[in-house]
Amino acid sequence: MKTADAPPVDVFDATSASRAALELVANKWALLIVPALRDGPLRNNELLRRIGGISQKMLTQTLRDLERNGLVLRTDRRSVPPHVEYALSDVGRPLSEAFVAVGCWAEAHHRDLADARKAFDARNRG
Amino acid sequence: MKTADAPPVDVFDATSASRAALELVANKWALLIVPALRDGPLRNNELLRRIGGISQKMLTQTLRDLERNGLVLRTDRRSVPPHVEYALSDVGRPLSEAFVAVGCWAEAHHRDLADARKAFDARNRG
DNA sequence: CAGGATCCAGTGGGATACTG
DNA sequence: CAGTATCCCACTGGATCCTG
Repeated sequence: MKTADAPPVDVFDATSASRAALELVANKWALLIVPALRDGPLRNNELLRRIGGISQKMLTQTLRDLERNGLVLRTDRRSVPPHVEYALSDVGRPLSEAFVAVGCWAEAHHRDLADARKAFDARNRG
Repeated sequence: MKTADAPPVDVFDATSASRAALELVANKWALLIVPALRDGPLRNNELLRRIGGISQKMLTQTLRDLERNGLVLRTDRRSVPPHVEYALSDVGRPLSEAFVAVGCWAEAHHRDLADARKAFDARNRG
């Protein structure tokens, strides 16, 4: 044992189901939507406002994909005006924990990245 | 406090540096390459073999991007035949931990996803 | 071995307009 | 409010060939 217990291996196989699962969530919108739902269900408009830069199209599209694969539960209150809530399922929740960690990493290191980029670009000019 | 201590918020701002950092790593190849390097440095060909389905082009391109932003360190042994090694930096390593967790989630739940998909597709036909 | 260069099909994703 | 539908372009990324 090195650091964690069970290292993933199957995801490295391009034809495996676990690789397909990984590719499903390996995009920036999923990486933002899933953590956004961690503190409780949110409505369409709430997600639109919380996640800066996302379009209605991509929100719906990603949400549908996540719902189809059972990561997100969609609840239609069937009222007027419409009221639809999106919540994490028991399958989606553990993923949100991992994604929150990614978000924290970004918050913690974005300055390091900027510095490295400047150094790299300077090196590759002189 | 709910589950973790510091929830990321800045990543939700489309213009923030942390969002840019997140978008840098929010793609499937980064999500595979970074964890692949967790057990020690690897060479170009070793990565090509380990990560099924990746092309030489995407490997080089993603590696360059990660190197430029300081997540990956490139070491050229300057020998004949060529010998180049890629390793995680101190900035990249914590990210690899989070990404390994994502991989583990995929390994653990890919069957759930397949089941949910079947149910969803059946529901949306009848 | 490690890669750069080029060509090109596929698609991710924005803008806009419409609906129940 | 919570979507759907259409147009359309920029970029992703594979295939192929070439180099030190």
